[in-house]
Amino acid sequence: MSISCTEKGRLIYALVSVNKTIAQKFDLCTDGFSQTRMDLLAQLEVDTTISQKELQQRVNVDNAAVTRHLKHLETNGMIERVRSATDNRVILVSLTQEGATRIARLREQKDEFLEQLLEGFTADEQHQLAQMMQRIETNALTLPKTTVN
Amino acid sequence: MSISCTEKGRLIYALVSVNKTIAQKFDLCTDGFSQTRMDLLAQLEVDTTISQKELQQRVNVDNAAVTRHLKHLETNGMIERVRSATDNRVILVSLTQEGATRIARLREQKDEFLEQLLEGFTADEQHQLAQMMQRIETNALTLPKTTVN
DNA sequence: GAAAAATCCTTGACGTATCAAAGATTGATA
DNA sequence: TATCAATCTTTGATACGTCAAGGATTTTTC
Repeated sequence: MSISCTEKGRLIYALVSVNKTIAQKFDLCTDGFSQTRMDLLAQLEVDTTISQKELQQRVNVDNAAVTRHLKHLETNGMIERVRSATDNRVILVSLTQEGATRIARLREQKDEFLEQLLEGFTADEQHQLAQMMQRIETNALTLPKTTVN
Repeated sequence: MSISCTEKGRLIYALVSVNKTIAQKFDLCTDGFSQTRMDLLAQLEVDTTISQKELQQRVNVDNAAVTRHLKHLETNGMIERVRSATDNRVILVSLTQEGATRIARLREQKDEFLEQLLEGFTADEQHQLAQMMQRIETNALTLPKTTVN
């Protein structure tokens, strides 16, 4: 995504680049929890007990990845997994005590981090940016027809 | 990066999300070339012969990854690698004929794709967006002091 | 009610990124 | 010039993501 001859190309590249920078910096303040792992825990903070499928959809990561993350989080005592009583296919996930306190602290740090990324942005600017992101996303989603051949 | 209780947090999440969408869509139109692989080739389109180190810095990916990508591209006949005559440590990389024609076509497709992402953006809006990205990047880079303990 | 389809989770194969350590070569220093 | 430090590349270990295939359990459908 680095070289592009058009103005717009450069702009999108800037966007991608910012994203990479954010991700890298972010990883420095998460105590060894990857972003995805944090997302999973954070979701469980909101809805205390949900299925893996639900989690997968909310975090927007492949099923396989979710299974592996949850297994890891389970052996580390952050979450518990039990089969649903009503449907034996599904596994219900919930935070352990330790997981709960851990994610609460992590989320605060993350929020603080995110706040600082937009340091100096007025409410108006934030609004504009949000809309632009929305427009780009829409463009991207309505675009597959343009896919090569 | 999905859950966050603050306004700014949500906004950054939108940014990350857009990025993911872009990456996914983009991969649909690159003939099996990963983005990084394309970036490497595109760089060689600009400067016909540069060292791996140079490439690594421009594409902003780990050394190890560059080595592996280039090896792959070499066995596929897209590039050539020769040791520098003046410094035996460095390996100079250049496009083959096939690589050149291939990347030229791919880059066109990519540019077209990028153009479409910003469909409907006025020059003014693009400028604003560019500046915002710059500001966020600056915030991110000047921030590590805030890193948790 | 039994066969077929759908759903949820897991596993395996694979691509790619990172870091850390090691090889090879060059440059600097004493 | 012999040694030590720096530089470039490679390799190995590890992490994470995807897709595809498989097992177990519903649900549908006839």
